[in-house]
Amino acid sequence: MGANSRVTVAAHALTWIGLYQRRGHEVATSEQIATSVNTNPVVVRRLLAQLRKAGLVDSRRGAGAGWALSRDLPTITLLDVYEAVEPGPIFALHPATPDPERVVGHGIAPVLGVAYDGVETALRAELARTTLEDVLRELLQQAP
Amino acid sequence: MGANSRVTVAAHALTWIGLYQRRGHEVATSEQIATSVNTNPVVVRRLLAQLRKAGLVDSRRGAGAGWALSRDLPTITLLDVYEAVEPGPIFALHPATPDPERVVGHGIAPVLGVAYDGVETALRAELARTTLEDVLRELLQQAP
DNA sequence: CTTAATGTAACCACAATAGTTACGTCAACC
DNA sequence: GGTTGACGTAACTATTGTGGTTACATTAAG
Repeated sequence: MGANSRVTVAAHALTWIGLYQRRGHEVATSEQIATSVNTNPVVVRRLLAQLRKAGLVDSRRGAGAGWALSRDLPTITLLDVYEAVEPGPIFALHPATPDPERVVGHGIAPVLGVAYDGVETALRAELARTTLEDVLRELLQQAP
Repeated sequence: MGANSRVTVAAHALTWIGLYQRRGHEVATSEQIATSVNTNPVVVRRLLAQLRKAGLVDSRRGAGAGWALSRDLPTITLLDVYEAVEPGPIFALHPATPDPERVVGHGIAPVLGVAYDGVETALRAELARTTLEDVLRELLQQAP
């Protein structure tokens, strides 16, 4: 599986923690989250560590440890998740710098870069439209 | 380099062919294009083969062979290139199907799928705004 | 028939992703 | 203060995608 399911898993984990806390629990363990996501606890911990760097979750150690949200679900958008978890841009420029002697080889990278920036901007704006509260609400409506 | 520079290389190749034809030549060889892109001719041929399937270029074989545009630069957008060259969606859902017994595990995939569809739509709309004629015009302005 | 280029297969190198095991570290709680 | 449960992380494997390279059959113009 070589696709980037990190946004999916991260959003899943955060939503799960949010619902779990809303039901009265203080923290959720990576074990519980991994069971819901159907993956390994270490994978969850690695991902949550990135989300912690972004200030979305906090972790406690020791006995009774686990993960808690740092921000409420309505204030977290898919863009926040995306930025926390996805490192690079979607489109890359050339693997090797093209021949600068030619007109096309010389000038095409900056021109495409501008277009790619526009795409990234549009993508971010669209991701920012959905909060994790939206996600939770819709999935609770869907399976009551 | 594990990034998807295929759109970049494909757009580069098409623009190069367009300019070359505009200067009076009938076809461009993968060798020439590869020199401008600074890569291997086989890489160019593999990519142009995909663009041919999408109806953007045609190839001739035999002596004096090479590649020619099937459509003019003003009618080719970055979206056409993207669709011809990029196979899957940007965001993937879960690697393994999540635990359907839990509320979150059961319903989150469709909910995120809707959001991802919106992102793809926005991305496509943005890519469609730039034609290869735009690209050529801007890069000719930039390095006259 | 020569020749120049496409059309592909096959292989290698490299990086990203996900999964897994293992173990050190921490802090609550009896 | 030791036990314990969970985090924090390193290390390794397997799989996949991407790009580069070599090699060679195929094609059609001249």
